[in-house]
Amino acid sequence: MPLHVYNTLSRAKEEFKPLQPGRVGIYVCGPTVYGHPHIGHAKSYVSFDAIIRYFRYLEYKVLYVQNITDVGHLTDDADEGEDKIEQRSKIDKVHPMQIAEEYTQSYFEDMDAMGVLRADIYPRATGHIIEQIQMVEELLRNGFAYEVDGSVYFDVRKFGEYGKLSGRVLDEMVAGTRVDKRSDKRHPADFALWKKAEPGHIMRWISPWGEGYPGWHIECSAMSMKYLGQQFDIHGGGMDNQFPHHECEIAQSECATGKPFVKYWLHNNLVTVNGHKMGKSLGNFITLKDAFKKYDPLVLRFFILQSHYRSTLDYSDQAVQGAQTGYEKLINTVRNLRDELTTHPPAERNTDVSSAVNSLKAKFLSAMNDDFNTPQAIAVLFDGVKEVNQLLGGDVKKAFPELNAFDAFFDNCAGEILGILPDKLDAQALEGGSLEPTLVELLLRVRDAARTEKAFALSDKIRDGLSQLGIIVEDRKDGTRWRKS
RNA sequence: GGCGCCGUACCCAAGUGGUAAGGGAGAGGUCUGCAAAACCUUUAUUCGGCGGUUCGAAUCCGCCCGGCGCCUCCA
Repeated sequence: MPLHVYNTLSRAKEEFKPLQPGRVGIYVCGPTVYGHPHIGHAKSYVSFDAIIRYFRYLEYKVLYVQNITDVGHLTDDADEGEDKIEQRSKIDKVHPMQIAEEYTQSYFEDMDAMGVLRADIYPRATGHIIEQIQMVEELLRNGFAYEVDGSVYFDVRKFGEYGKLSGRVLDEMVAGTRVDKRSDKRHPADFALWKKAEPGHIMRWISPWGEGYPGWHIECSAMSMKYLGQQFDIHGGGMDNQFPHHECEIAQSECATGKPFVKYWLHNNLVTVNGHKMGKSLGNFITLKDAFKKYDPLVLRFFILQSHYRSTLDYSDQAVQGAQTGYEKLINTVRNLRDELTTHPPAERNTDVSSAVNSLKAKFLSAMNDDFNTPQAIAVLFDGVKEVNQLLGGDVKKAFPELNAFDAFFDNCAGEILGILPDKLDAQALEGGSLEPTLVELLLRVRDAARTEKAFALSDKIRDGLSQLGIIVEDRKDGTRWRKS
């Protein structure tokens, strides 16, 4: 089955057909950098990372753009609140750009730890003020926007298709919307393209309408089109951005260019904690830095990929711990497999293709082709784990071709595509040049001698002591192995 | 109030017309001095409830119950 993706725009799974053969242009809404990233960010960016990795695995030439929002994102009431970055900067008494810089770095740090590959371009909103102004001018020229006292608003009633992404009807929307009597807007759903900067506002730029700053939605339209063209394949982001953010992006972009904006809209679902949405404003969010204190970042990545990107994911210690145990099982098996292949290399490289592995790989790819069904793909990985462990427990020499094929399978599927294999998996790898491995092995030789003399009290003492230092000792039929926990 | 999503074992979670994946936890067994790891067996006659369509439904339709999301910033 060819790749199918769920398109929010059509509310259906569609076969993926790129605008240009062999190429994929994708834009994913990035973070607003005014705080440390949390588990919710991780779900979004890990999900899209797996998606990007899969496109690359399928040998598409991918151009992946992700914005960094460092201006224009307001708190509270749309278009009436305070800029989030600027608000934070006042609390911390530093320049807004210091806030943006600090949390951008924090974001990259956490994403790197989780094996999220960097996007090709990370445009900053403040670095694209000119492009945004140009787009606002274009919208004014085309009659889709109006200026009031130094601010420019998009006139939603001029765009008949407004609401097509989120399935909203303008007239019905008004009923539930708070209407600010003082607002300059002609229609409550109109949104700011450019805002006049009040005195005291720090982040401000010169524009044809006086000093001001860009609205939140305009940055994504201006920057995505700058790097991906007026039309591109995929736009992704969290479900909570479907409305109003993405709806507004469509309106602005299509009115500015007169062309359909994005072919496929992909939205990941949200993370809940105790059944409730986790959000910055709700104060119930768990930052990644806190989560990393308890769990390996790759365990969290695995936990995220064990549920589908369009499903909600409920975060709980019980659930993550379960994922951790499962993850360790997977990693252990891959480690043992590689260990076996390197310590007892086969006399000759057998290139026979194993049908068992091929069948698993086909299942894996077919799961990924079905709208990136990573939970199902991971289940296939575990089928492989079982088979490998059986082979490792049997006649290893005979199974070598098969084991080789499995090694490649895990490399491709778990490593390259899902990104859940650690960089260094070498069985007993410790920091290079360290005395540690030598010492551990010395201790294990002493322990082995004790075991031969049935001095089990002593041998157990060594094992327990090493265990407390984070070194796991396992006695197997063919000798004692150790690894770091 | 409007729009939408979800409810699968003790927990997490796939499956969306052909007779219940996977992970964790539990139970029994093999191996082992023990432990760990691994392997084998086992754990939902059943998918929130009630009706309907169908040869056949967890999957489609209707109603009801329960939970959540968006409609205001949020990944």
